[in-house]
Amino acid sequence: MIIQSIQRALNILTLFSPSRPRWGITEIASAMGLAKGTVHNIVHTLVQGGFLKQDPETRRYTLGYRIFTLGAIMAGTLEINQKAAGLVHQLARRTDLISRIAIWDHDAALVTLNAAPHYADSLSQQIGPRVVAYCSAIGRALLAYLEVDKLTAYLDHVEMVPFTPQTVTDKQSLMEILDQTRSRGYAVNYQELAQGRSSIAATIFQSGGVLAASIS
Amino acid sequence: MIIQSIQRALNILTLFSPSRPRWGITEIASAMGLAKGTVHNIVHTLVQGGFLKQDPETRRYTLGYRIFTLGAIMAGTLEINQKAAGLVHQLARRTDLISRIAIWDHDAALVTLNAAPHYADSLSQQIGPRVVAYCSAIGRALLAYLEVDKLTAYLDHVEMVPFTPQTVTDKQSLMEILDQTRSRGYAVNYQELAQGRSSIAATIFQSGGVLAASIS
DNA sequence: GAACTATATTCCACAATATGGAACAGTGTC
DNA sequence: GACACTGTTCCATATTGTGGAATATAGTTC
Repeated sequence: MIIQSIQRALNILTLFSPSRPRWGITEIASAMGLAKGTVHNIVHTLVQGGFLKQDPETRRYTLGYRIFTLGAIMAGTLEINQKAAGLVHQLARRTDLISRIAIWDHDAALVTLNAAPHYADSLSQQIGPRVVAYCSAIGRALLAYLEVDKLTAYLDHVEMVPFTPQTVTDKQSLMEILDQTRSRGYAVNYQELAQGRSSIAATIFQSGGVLAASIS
Repeated sequence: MIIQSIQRALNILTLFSPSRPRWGITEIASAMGLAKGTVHNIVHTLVQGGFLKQDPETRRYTLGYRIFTLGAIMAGTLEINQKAAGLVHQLARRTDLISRIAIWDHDAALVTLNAAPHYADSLSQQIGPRVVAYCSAIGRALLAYLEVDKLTAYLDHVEMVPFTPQTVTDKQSLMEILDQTRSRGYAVNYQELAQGRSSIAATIFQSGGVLAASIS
């Protein structure tokens, strides 16, 4: 049994994104198709719990610090991060390129760890985002070894939109690319996500040969 | 009006900590004083939303990836992180010491950014934790310029336990230390949190002179 | 391998609880 | 100074969540 009010609360939390980090009650209400009173109750509860925070000036709401601490706990709990952290940073320094770790999460590659060669820009901005799987190396390294039913489910409802002229957008070609990836041993993306930016990635397996993560 | 079921869901989420990252239904039920059925409904909803995740083997629950992505959004949204990231990393490299940024959150210093001089250990483990305020430099730099009512509220219910023989544990002395901090311009911690580890920290202000964060 | 203990999960009648419309109260704007 | 926009409070209503008991499933012990 799914509890309505909790589901609504979670949906409200997921409205917040880097491009839209601030929401008012009325905005949330219209986005969710709910009455203002209802939304106010939910939001008020989330504020009490520290999951949202109201800006006293604009009276609009932002994600609260509790989300931050939970996210950090999560990142620390992730086994792959604990084990890979040192190596990813070494790799970034030696190659003078960005290196990342990602796992498979709901039809996308979720970046859990990121290392820039020279502390160039804010690291914190770079972890967390979900990268499209079909045209990134880090995503393809995951897709190539995904369980069959998950892969077919993904292919069934994914919409392959092009980001550059090079982006592969038909499923037949993607399947061939995944075959090549497996025989080659690593995944490639040549300017398919952004002009002038390419990447390679390898798959990381758990003991027992099951897919764990990928590294780019 | 606080919505009971949502509040319960949030409380369940905050049970998860680095020391206890895995919980079963029965454990949660007894920790919260609720019936198993009730807890199961709440947890099931949280799983549906991606906020929790069930380990198919042990059947116990862990924080879900959605928490992670929201936490990352939060970290990226934090103004102080965006502005301080480059400087914190420079500082760490030049001094060959760890440098951190923290903000005040519910009676503790919440570390929002962390830079190690040589990518020594996992960064991800280091952001997120809430550091005790009264005996850390990063916490004292915040306490020294906290609004008076918040400070008195903090002093009223804080329990000052010693971590080392050097830890200052009485409020009178802490007040003097905060006075010194203000006149000196930076906060100090000499082995009060752990033997052999000391730190200094400065306060960061917003335009207008209000407390924003601290840097150690 | 059977009996037991532990767990998670399902079920359902009941009433406590969240809902959302409408009224109210603040802010800022023209 | 009036208006248009916010967030907030209120309350009667029935929808919704609750939690005890029953069941299923895994793990452990003898």
